[in-house]
Amino acid sequence: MTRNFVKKCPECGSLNLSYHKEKGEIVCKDCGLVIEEKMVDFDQEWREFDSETAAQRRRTGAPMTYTQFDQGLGTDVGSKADLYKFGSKTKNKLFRLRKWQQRISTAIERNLKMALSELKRVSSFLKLPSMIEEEASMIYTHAVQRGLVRGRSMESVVSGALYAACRRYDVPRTLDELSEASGIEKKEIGRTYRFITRELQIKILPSNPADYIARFATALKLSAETQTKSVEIIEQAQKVELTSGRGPTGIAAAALYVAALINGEKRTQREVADVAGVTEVTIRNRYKELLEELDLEKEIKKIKKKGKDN
DNA sequence: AAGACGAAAGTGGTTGA
DNA sequence: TCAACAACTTTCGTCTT
Repeated sequence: MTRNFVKKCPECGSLNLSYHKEKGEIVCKDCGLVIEEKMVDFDQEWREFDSETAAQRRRTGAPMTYTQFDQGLGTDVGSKADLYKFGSKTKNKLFRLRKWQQRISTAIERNLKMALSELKRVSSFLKLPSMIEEEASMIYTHAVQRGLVRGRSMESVVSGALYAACRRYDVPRTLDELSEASGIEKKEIGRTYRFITRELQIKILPSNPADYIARFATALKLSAETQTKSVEIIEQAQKVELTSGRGPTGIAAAALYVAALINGEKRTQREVADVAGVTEVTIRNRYKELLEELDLEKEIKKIKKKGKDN
């Protein structure tokens, strides 16, 4: 069968890799980084665990899935009753496989099985797309392989992985939402999220406030024009560096609030604050900054005047 | 009366010595 | 490891509509 080797070291870019089959490792000869270690299934499919190649493969429609604890590769050999349907040669083979299956049912696999069903539960609660679920499952699997779950609750790592997956695909869910869905404290999710992204070297761009607009606007029943307007506002704000260091949800909320005001679809600060998961005070602060830095005052006044005329 | 505004004190997390 | 610090929250009193 075709072997899928890792092409180069993610740490130093070296092509000088050595491959130890017995240990199930690929080691970079230049910097010593162990790229893959101790796979759950050390049969011929174990190379699938590398994140880069796995991600590529998923895009080209490979049948493998991380949402099943064994990547859908069939460690479930079947019950004894099933075995008698086969001829003796096949039967022997299947008994051997069953034996293997039992032998490699390690704690890791059991953990994965539990964790992935929890992950499914949370992600369906949040109505997340399957891509996210898949990504999160992969992240979790990596985390388990690196032993990052030790000392942490399984649920919190699941939540952290989901949060990371959301961020990666620009489908931001707030920590609050994840917290509500999983029953894990917000700070705990944040902690494990930071931990696993650091340890697994997952690159995540700071989330863009504009990504939140569509969802918030829908929750507030605001028009498409208002959405467009608030995205424009956010873009302007980013140009004058109003956005760096601030919570993206606060900025999104304020921009949406202003945009609604301008388009005559006024929502109270309270309403916007609730859906965005920030306080009115934060909206006010961002709002004030937006008015100061951008030329929005004229527009606001215009609207107010119009309101009086009517 | 409800919403908007702002001051003051408190919280959790990051940073830098 | 600890203190300073920024962002955000909570609370509460005042002003505006």
